[in-house]
Amino acid sequence: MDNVNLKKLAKELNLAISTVSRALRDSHEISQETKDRVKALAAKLDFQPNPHASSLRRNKSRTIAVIMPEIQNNFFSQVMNGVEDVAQKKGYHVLIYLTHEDHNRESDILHLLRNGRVDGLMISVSNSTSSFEYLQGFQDTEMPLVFFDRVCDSMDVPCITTDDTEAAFKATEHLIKAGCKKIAFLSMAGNLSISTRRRSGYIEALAKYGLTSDELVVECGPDDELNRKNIAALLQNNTPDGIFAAIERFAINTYEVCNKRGIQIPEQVKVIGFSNLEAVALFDPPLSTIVQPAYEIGKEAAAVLFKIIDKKNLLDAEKKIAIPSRLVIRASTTTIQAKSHSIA
Amino acid sequence: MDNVNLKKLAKELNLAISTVSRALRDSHEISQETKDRVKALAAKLDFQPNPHASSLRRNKSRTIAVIMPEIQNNFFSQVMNGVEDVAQKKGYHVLIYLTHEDHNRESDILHLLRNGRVDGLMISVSNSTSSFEYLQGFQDTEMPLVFFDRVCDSMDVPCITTDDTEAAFKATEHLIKAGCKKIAFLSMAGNLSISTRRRSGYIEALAKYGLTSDELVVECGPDDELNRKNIAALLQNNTPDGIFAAIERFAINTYEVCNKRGIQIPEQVKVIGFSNLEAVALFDPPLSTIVQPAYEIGKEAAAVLFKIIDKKNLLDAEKKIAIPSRLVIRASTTTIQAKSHSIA
DNA sequence: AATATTTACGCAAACGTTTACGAAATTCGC
DNA sequence: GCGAATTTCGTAAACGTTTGCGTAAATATT
Repeated sequence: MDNVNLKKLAKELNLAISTVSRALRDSHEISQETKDRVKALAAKLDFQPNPHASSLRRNKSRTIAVIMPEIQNNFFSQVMNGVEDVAQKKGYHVLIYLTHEDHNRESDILHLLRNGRVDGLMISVSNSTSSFEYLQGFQDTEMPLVFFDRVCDSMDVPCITTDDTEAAFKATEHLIKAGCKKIAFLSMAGNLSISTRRRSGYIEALAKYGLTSDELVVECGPDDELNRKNIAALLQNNTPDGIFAAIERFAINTYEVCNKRGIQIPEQVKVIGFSNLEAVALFDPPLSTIVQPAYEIGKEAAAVLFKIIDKKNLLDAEKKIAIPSRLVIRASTTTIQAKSHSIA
Repeated sequence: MDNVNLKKLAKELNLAISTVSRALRDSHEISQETKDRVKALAAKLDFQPNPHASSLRRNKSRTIAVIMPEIQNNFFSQVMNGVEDVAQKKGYHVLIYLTHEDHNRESDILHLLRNGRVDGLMISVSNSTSSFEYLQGFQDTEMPLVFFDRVCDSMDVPCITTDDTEAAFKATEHLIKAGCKKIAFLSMAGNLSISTRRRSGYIEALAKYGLTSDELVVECGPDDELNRKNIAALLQNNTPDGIFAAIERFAINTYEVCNKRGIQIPEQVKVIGFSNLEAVALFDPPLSTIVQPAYEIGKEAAAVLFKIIDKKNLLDAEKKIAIPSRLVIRASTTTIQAKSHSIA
């Protein structure tokens, strides 16, 4: 059975194609009677306008793209959840692209999206991205663009992030107040703003409490095995009494190493990390975390993107939005280990 | 700056639009010299063909859709990962739609996709889906379609699943061999095939070991609070010594209740559940799981979908693929609790 | 050398929609 | 009841691509 289109409706109703089109879009130029006839038949035949024809003619795709390093991670999947919610309510479709932290893939994807496939896109850049030139080049195309979480500060593009510096400061301060004297920071490799900001918060906190000489930064990456090796070396050589993981994965790696080596958390080393995994409340011991407002970031990023797409004016305050993270204290950073676990 | 299109290239090169189009597609009707000229200019101006015009003309969108209940869950995000990998390699784009277990949303989405926006789609149906009539209606459109994980057996559509019955049998058998006499099964509400199959495995195992009279099924759903209430009542009233959770979420809920009530796992009750969360190895105690081959399911589903799209013949064996799950035993089901945790 | 074949390109019609413009038919102002 | 405004609809040209067909020129065939 062939697809039903405007031509078929028009012939059946003895009307011109344009009349049918207008009737379906509730144009004032069409009488109510005709509208009713058209809509009745359209409903009966379950007519859906061809999106490509429409997009071609109107130069609008009603589609946005989300480009992120991975999806197998609660932070990014929550972001996606927020984006999808907003988009679906607005009648937009969402394309998803995963870079797996590969800037070549990122560049290829951006190239693919240059010619009208999407009305706009949001991106969280890969940590292997050193040069932003292809992003710059992309910006010249006037394509609506929003950064989230992992942003590129040097570009004049709206950014939706969390208050990384403050959150990192608070997390470090929490460790200090819990009695830690030698705090290590597990940083993400690369020089993304998110990394430098979190490190800044760590260093500022050390400075405030006169611990500057105990600065201890270890770079980690996407390779679990390598991370565990580095963390093991860290624990062996520097015997820190506190570890602050910039990324959920690194906190997990720390737990794995401690379990294997029989190092007691929190007695020997306290651990805190950025994480959006609710189940950390069930860890042994429950992991203290900085929880990012991932869903809200997704919603906000989508909202801002749609404002740009709809050519609404963006207030300056809307161009750089930082939604605060939440510090959730659990047994991994408290001296007296609670026996009953809190529910996330 | 306007978008560059075939017309602009043609004018610049003093060629016809059709020649440019053919040159870019490496048609044999075009001389090598002309091809080189065209491609050089196209590269220089960074020409990307307008996808809507192309899709309209060729009646091909190079896009597939993935419809799933949620993304904030390691199983589904791993599936998505697999799908995206395959699609990206094939030069296809991936639209994502989340139903949040709402069959109305599911039905709406299917309606939206009727008219050419995608070349095919894969779906894991929501558990609120009781009638499959809109799925049936969809099938009549000849749209390439693949089910994954949560399938609809009554329809003649390729299904990529895991061996739910066998896996559930093995999990239950494992509990029995670990000494459990009274095993409760936390089932997902609704009557999806996945639910009935997992329950069958549970019941078959009970039967094999003569425990049929101890059958104990509790229905759970997406509401954590309600689940915890039901699980608490189960523990209070029936004092099972083993719990088998059909869904990751229910296992988590079980841990939460046990923690709050001070019920010891595995001493008082052993717990096992379907789960794709690697971090369960860090739980207190580490959770035994049935791990589904989520990434492979995504890859396989995409591969089958593309075969249908490309009108390749599907072997019968490819129409119902069940990739085996993996049973991972940890301390939550072993009598002697290991002090060092295994790494996932 | 005349015909047949191949090579290399242009013309123009699609694909299904939207929309500027024009033209009947109706209503209104007076 | 005549011109003007309004309502209601049709004609046709876009949007950018693909592709069947035609046609010159070049080459091959006899």
